[in-house]
Amino acid sequence: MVINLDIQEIIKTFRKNGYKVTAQRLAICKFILSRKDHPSAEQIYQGLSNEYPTISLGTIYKTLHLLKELGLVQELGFNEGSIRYDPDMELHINMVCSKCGKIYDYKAANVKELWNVIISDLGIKPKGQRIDIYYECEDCK
Amino acid sequence: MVINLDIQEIIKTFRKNGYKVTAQRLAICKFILSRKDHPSAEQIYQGLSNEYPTISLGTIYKTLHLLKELGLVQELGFNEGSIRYDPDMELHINMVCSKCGKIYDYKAANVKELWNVIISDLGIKPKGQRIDIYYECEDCK
DNA sequence: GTAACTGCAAACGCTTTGCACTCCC
DNA sequence: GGGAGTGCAAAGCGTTTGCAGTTAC
Repeated sequence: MVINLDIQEIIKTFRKNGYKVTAQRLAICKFILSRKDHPSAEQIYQGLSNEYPTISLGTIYKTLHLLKELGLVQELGFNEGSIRYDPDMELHINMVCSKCGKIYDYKAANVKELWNVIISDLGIKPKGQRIDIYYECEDCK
Repeated sequence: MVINLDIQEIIKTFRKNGYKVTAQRLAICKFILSRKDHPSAEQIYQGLSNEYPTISLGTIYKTLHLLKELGLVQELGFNEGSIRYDPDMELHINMVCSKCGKIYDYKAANVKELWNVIISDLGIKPKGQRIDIYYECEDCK
């Protein structure tokens, strides 16, 4: 399973928590789910400006914070000051191209196993994790 | 080996690359090496303001960029907009307290082994990596 | 109907830049 | 002595906030 969320589930989560379902919120969610490279707020804004010419960056940030609060996306802060949004909350590796900045998720069966070995050695209960690998992607080679 | 750098080595690296060795640069390096919790630029500034009352944030940022360029520290960007600086360039896990924000390095013999298994499965040559675990530290429990 | 949401613009905080003065080599 | 480095202040940029108008329920 590449994406562990669908729009119906998101709508349910909104309603269950007392948040309204608006066209803008749905558009932002769909956009993040439709892209596999973890867009920034600005990229979401650009990507939606055709369909929603009056949407504002403020709304996008507010929605992203809401999604984070509901546990539907993970924020990935980077050095260049940008924050990227990843809708995949399961354990995975972020493959980050150090040239173009695109990020793809890598999920292999054994990553989870190996990770569990490390965690059990640590003897603590992690609340979350983040694993990045920086490399040069095919397009940038 | 917890810290793989000492001041002498840093001075050599500066000179070798044609950069001058100044009191401010040394103070910043010593400060980062002396702390195990990966301070932010602001924390370095506060920590040095007694010894160097006229030091500026600009100088600290410039020095940190220089250290990064020379491969002496790693920048860790976080969601809250802050960047933290880690002088340990070897493979390790950043243990990040999600409450107080302190970061400690965790190095275990088997982490490197397990990591190598993952890398060889991927079939690519990583330029670097970052592994975070978010948890609640002893002080915050 | 009303409380929550949107869009806009102003404010904010961290980081970068420009420039005159200073100091290492 | 000269060029690199520092300190200061202003500018930059992504993000947050406040508020009047709008919309979901």
